[in-house]
This record gives sequence, structure tokens and C-alpha cells, in this order.
Amino acid sequence: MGKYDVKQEVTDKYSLRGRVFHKLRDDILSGKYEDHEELKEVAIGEELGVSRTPVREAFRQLELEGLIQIIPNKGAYVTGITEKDVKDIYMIRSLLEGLCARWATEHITPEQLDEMEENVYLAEFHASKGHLDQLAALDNRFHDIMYEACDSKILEHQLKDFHQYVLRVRKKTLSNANRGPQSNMEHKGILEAIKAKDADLAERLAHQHMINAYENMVKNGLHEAYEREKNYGQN
Amino acid sequence: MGKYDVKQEVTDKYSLRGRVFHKLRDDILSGKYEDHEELKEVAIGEELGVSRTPVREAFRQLELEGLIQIIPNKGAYVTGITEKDVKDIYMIRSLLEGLCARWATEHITPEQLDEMEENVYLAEFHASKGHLDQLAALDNRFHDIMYEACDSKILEHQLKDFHQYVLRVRKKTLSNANRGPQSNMEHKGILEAIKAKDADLAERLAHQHMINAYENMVKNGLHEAYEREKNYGQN
DNA sequence: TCTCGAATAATTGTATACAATAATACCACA
DNA sequence: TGTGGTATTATTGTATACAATTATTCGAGA
Repeated sequence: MGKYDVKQEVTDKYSLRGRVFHKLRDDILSGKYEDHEELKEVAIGEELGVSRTPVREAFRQLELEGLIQIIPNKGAYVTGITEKDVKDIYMIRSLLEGLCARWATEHITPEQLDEMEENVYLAEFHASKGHLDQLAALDNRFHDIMYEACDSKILEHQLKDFHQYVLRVRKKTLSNANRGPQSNMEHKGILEAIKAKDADLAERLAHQHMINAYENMVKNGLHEAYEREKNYGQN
Repeated sequence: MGKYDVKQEVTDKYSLRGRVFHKLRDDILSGKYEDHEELKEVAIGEELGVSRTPVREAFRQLELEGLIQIIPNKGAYVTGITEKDVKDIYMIRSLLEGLCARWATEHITPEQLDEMEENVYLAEFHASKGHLDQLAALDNRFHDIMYEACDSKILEHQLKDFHQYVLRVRKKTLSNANRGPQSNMEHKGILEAIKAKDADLAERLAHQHMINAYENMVKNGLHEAYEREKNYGQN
């Protein structure tokens, strides 16, 4: 089903609408556009070499994703997320990550468990070497594995959706030299709980893991992270 | 911001795209279309007296809402939700309703509290009279008040979103003569906890309230509710 | 100089035309 | 009778034309 079908994202990369959608989403999330900046259909179309039609359809999707706001007969405006939104998302995520860890404990496959162990092991190595980029990538992957392991496409989509919104903030956070290794230690704890089939513990640890991530982010200055991000370009 | 802006739903009722979107969503949720039924752009357009353009844009939105699946160059297909999906949604909702009750306890306004009290009081009356339709409407409204009272547009949108998905199932459930009054009793408990500023209790009660709703639904036969719904038409 | 308002321009909303792709029908051939 | 392949049709994807709405310019009048 559309919203909860992750594969859809692959297929529609090959249509113009899909390309426009993904391009604009990436640009918005990477901070290329200012908050409240107006997106003009023709301008975007010319920039990407397409007509207004696919641009308009992409706009309608971006609106439902919450990335732009369309005011009828007026225009489409980029909508950032406020600090309160980020906080709310992290609180919601902390609950859902806990639920996800619980379900993953019950449904994880041996293959997924293997990949999780490898992930934590590899991250330990990169942490010791100070490879922050690899560490961030492995961090993302760890969560994706858990999302898949929970065996609920509803919950999986929900969590990936939230992840999108906090991505630009979180990236900065993980680039923080302290948080990366600490985060991996927490992953290790969650992994051990899952291996031990202790769903209660896994839930509690995953829940706390999210709260820690948020508090670390706040401690390091959420607002600054935003500002720095804006001058970051896309990558 | 689009996705989390409820007012948007009002404004776009006045555009053709908006009308098509709402019409199709209502029809899908009310069971007018079979599961996996194909929606043809021209057919829908002719039926509603509009061209393909607004229909296509509405399709793109319905896809993100998860109500249809669009396969590129092939077509748009109605996607129902499975029983497992419903269960997952209820489990997720039970957590989020709990969080919502907690935040509502902290942020509810006197006006919202008044409306909540009135709601419960009125529902008690209709329950005693056996007015199931009014009871169902009041039940929906109780939750909406709480969503608004939690003062988080992220969580509010999230919960309203989920609510959409289980609407057709839940309607049948509440029409059940037993659940309606019982549900209202639970609302009363939540209300009292909020009034007493006991966030922990409110969270626990709201959480349990959702679990009870789900278990009642299962007990009364989720599958049958689905089937009956199909021959229900729109209302 | 300021304000109001009409003319003009810019932009979005919708319809239609054309292109590309997928589904179907139909016929030749074994 | 069954099968493979091609022609036809149907359907979606994209571009463009036109309509409706909103924004802007600019001049008249106070």
C-alpha cells in the first residue's frame, strides 16, 4: 500500500515526477531553500528541464510529506520544522523505537541478527579510528535493520518517515565526536537484549537510546546545528 | 506545514483537485471500491465532470495517504489494510494516545476541558438512551479534543492520520451496543485524570483505552466487520 | 507626496493534445 | 487447436494552451 510501500520510492525514481519529487525533497531537507521560500512551478521546471505538470504533481506529494505548504492560487512555500516539532518527533520516536525493538526481538531473522552484529562490530572499529562519516552511516543502517526486523510495514514506514524529518539535524549530531561511539555502545546493548530475547529490556534500551540522542542534540545546541546546516549545500 | 496543517483540508475543498481527493478518499474508506480495484483517470474524471489533471494530482496524494498504490505506466489500485495492519496501528496508537493524554494533561485549556466534560456528560445520556450514532460521533470528538489539547501538531496529525485508516472498522465496533457505553466510561476516567493533573494516570488509562477498543473489535470479529462494511455504501 | 484604482504582468488551476508504454485482439503458422 | 508475433487499442506520462486568480506597476487625483 502506497504510503507504507517502501519499494515505491525506487520505482518512481524513473518518472519525471518521481525525480522532481526526490530532488526537491533532498534539496529541502539539505537546507538548499530558506524557510518560507516560495517555489515557483516554472522556475523549478526549467531548472530540471521538465514542464510544469510533473512539478505540480511532485508539489502535491511534498505537501503531504509536510515539506511545503501549498496555498491555493498563491504558491508553494517551504516549511521547515520548528525546534518544538523536532522535540515532539523525538518523543514520539522514542516510544515507537521501543515498540520496534520489542517486535524485532520477537520477529528478527538470523540473517538480520547477523547483520546487526556485524554493524555494531564494524562501528566499534570506526569509532576507535574516528571515522565519523562511516559511523553515521552505520548508525542509520542499524536502525533500518531494526525497522525491517520488527516485521511491521506500518511501523517501519512510520519510523522511516520520522527519520526523514530529523535527518539534517541528526547528521550534525552524529558528526559530534562524542555521540557516535556512545550511540554505538547503546546499539550494542539493544542488540544484546534482542539476542537474549528480552523484549522488555530491548524496548527500554531503544526508548532510552532515542532520548539520549535528543538530549545530546539539545546539549550541543539544536539551533546552531540548524544554522550551520543551511550553509552546508547538498550531500 | 502541509502535512501537519489541518486547515489545509478546508481550503483545498474549493479546488477541483481537493474535491476529487476528498471524494475518492471518502469512497475508498467507505468501501465503495473493492480491494485492488483499478482507478482509471478518465473514468473518475468523467464521473466527477473534470479533466484528468486534477484527478492525477489527487491520485498522487491518495498514494502518499496509502489509500491507493500507483504502479508507473500501469495504473492506480485501491489498497485496503490487512488485519495485521489494523492490529499494528492500534498498538502504535495505544502508545501515542497515551503520550497525547500525558501532554494534554499538561497543556489543556479550560475551554477544552469544559468541552471534554460536556462530551462525557452528553455521551452518558445518549448511552442510556441507546443512541449509538450520537455515541459514535461523541467518541470521535472526545479524541479530537484530546489531540488538540496535547498542543503538538505533529502528534495531532499523526493520530488523526491513523484514525483515518481504522475509521471504517471502528465505526462498526462502536455501533456495537456494549462498547459505546464502556468506551465512554473509559473516557470519563481519562478526563478525571486530566482534571486531577495526573499525567501518569491519564497516559496509562488512554493507553489501556485503545487496547480495550482493539480487543473488543477482535472479539466481535474483525473480519466480519470488514465484510459487512463493504455492503454499507457511503454515509 | 500619498493613496486609490485600473491596467498589466505573473502565477497557479484546469483542459487538452501529443508521446510513451502497456494491454489486447487477431491472424499466420505449426 | 494452440502458439507466437504483430497491429491495434487503451491507458498513463508529459507538454502545452487557455482560464482564473493574484501580484505589481503606474498614473490620476487629492
